[in-house]
Amino acid sequence: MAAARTGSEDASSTVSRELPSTQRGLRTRRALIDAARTVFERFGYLDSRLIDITVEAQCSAGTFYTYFASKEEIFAAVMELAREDMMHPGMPHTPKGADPAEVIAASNRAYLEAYRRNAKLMGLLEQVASIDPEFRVLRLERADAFVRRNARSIEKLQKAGLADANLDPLLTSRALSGMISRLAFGYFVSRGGEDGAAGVTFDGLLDTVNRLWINTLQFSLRRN
Amino acid sequence: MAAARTGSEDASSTVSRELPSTQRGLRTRRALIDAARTVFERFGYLDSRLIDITVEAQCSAGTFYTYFASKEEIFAAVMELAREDMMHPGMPHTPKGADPAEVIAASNRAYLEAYRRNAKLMGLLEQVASIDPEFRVLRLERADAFVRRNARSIEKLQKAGLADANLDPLLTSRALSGMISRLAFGYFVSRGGEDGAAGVTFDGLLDTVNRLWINTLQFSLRRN
Amino acid sequence: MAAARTGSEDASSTVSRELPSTQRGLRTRRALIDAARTVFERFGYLDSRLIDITVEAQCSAGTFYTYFASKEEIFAAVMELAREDMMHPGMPHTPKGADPAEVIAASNRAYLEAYRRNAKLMGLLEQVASIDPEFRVLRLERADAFVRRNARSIEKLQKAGLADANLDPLLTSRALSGMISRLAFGYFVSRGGEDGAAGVTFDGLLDTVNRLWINTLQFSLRRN
Amino acid sequence: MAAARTGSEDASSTVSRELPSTQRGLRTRRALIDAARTVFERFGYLDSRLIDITVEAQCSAGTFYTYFASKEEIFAAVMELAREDMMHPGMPHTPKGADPAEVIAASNRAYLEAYRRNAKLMGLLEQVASIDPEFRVLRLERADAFVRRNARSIEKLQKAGLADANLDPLLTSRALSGMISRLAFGYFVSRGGEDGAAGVTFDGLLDTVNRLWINTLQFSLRRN
DNA sequence: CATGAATGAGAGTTCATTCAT
DNA sequence: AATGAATGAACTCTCATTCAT
Repeated sequence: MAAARTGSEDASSTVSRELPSTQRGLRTRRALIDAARTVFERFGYLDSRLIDITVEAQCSAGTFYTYFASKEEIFAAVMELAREDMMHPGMPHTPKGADPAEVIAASNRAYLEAYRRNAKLMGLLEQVASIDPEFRVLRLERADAFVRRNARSIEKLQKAGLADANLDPLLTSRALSGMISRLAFGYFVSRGGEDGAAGVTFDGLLDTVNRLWINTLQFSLRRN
Repeated sequence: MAAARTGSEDASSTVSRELPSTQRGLRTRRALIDAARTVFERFGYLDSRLIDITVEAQCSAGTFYTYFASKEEIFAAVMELAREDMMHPGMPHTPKGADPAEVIAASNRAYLEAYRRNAKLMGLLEQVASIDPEFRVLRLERADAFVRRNARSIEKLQKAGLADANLDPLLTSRALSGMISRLAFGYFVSRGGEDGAAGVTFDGLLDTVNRLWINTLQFSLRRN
Repeated sequence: MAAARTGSEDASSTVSRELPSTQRGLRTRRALIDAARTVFERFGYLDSRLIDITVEAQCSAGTFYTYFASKEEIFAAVMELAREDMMHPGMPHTPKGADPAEVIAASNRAYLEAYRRNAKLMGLLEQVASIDPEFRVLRLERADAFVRRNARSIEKLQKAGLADANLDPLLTSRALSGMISRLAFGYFVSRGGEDGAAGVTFDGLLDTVNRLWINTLQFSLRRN
Repeated sequence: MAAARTGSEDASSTVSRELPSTQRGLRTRRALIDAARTVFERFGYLDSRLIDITVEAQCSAGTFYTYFASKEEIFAAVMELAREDMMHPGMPHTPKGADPAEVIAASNRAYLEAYRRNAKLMGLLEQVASIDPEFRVLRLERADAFVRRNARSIEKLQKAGLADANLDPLLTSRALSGMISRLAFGYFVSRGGEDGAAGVTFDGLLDTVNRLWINTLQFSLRRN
């Protein structure tokens, strides 16, 4: 007699629902996200219980579900808030005709600094991506965006005769971008992230990275 | 990254206990390890229950504890069995005085082939490392061994005047080794691992890697 | 049947409170009842949440409590609205001295038609009665009213020498009334209720019911 | 990397899994079923919590899941155990050529006695059927089996010239079977079930039922 | 009168681990 | 050495009801 109630309709799960309409609701939602970030960074994703988050946000267990359907969903919200900061650096506003080595140096510095600022979150994303396929995709997409942007820069340098034209721009970008993110992960996440960890300072790290890009792209003939 | 929450009790839990004395015991232990590898590869580490493993090994739940104290311990045993295969490649037995470019090409090929063979396990290790600090250490150690071996090769090339002497061997190795493991992870684990995934063949991947090493080390003056 | 576990607090909870005084209040109350009927018919009583009802009625969760104290109370209100339609048929306005077979036929037709019109609600009442003792009573009372009315008819027929005088009027009415409601439930609720379900049309059903009443009451001597 | 773990495969949920292999397991399973019957009869289906059952069975909460996947599944097991007793009566072993009125009387008595013995369970089934479609089907099947058996008896009587040949055997059986089950439900479940409830004794009830069958089938010409 | 966010008790369920046989 | 039943802590999620705005 009664149409069975099917669970969960559909709704691509990670996508956030509409925001609460009242001021108070907005505040609570924000408190939950902030609390989640704190808790995730403290315990890691897996060991964080929803209750830890609601306690930190000073609301009841049930309130969580007013805003999020699951731990994944609030994690997605946390990452969303952090995305802005991570994505803006790249090849930043450098004057046209600037020395390409300087362009690369500036870009790498911006990347590493952003990574350092969000190191914990990057570690978290790594963990979650290794667990949840949906975030594996998210991480891949972000990485690809970064790779493509760098690939475009490489192509420009090649066309200007400033980089080895034999290199495939996309693959090279993938390799170099992977390298820098790997190094960054190693220094800021795996190791403490303190300056001097593993005997390397931030500037030392940056120098090496720069040299590797330059060597790889082979425009060392004119500059060192 | 995450303040430990689970009491890891006594240390060195990863260290394997002494092997069983009887023939039958040996067989059961081995069946459990094989089953564990199968199950881990099928469900991933987190979603594998001990019961899945014992069912796959065709023994009872209780028997597991005759040989292993926990899921971590059997995972360590699985990785131990697979280590040999992964660690032997590096700079393999090449004749003295060989063309350095060929040495590097052979080494890279060996690495990528080993990675491809053990792709699922590498993905697994990545997952577990992101969860369990003890395996984070394990992974770091293995990676460092690889990095150090490559660093020694780089140093040799520099001393022979075949590579840019300005490069710090260790950091450069770290970068190049990270780059190749990152690419390998990307192709063999994240993406399907099928030849042609993301429009790249195994050989295309290898070529690019080789070229990057060579460019980076700057002995292009003599060779291409 | 079941020792009550839920505290029913104060009695007479089914009794409706006084109606709202304003026009707007009246409209909201009515919207809630209509919404409740819709939702109950869609999901069944148990699976309907108060929130489903308020959403359907386009008002907020809190508003519900302005008019009803609980799910039971609004269900009672829904049933109350439907009662009229269900109770009026019985032995309808037939001219005095009419053929008793025709009287019975008209009564049965009226009953079955009303049942068909309100089939979903009858199924609902069945469900709720099996859950909530208070509605068990309600259903019993309604059934009894129907039984008593039919019993009076039987008695009249007996006194007029038109029905087997050996039959106990009340018990017989209970049996015949039970039979017809059972059949109606079976056809209109359990099975689809579409004409032709289980190979029986509405008129076929009516014929059989009529014949059974007539046979049972044994005034077949005059009529067949 | 990890194949997602899909919940619940399929397995038509009500069907019981294979029985436990050990003696102890068999005992525990049985204890759970007995406890479930007790608890269900005490609180009703809805208000029984799994924990009530395990407490009654003197085992832990987890043990329940060794044997049953849900409340529905154990309820099915309870009903299964009770089915035997309910299904065997019908038109019992009466000598060939016996007075048809006596055959019917014996059958009705057997039915009512079985109903009285299992009254609580029948009420329970009614409740669960009104809630869970799967049990709605179960109840329908059982009722249909009863209806068909009675239909065959009616047909035989018609062929022997002992019953009104104008009646459709199946519909008539449905009506008469429905009537008796309704009455039985009314007396043994809705009302207390104590002899004398609603001013009717068990034998009075039986007499009326018999008379109605006989009247309906119209073989009153020979016997009264 | 209406709103909708907040509450929080309570149920179901999982699974690593133990232990009597 | 093997068995597999028993354990029970821990966690998620629901939803009727309240109440400040």
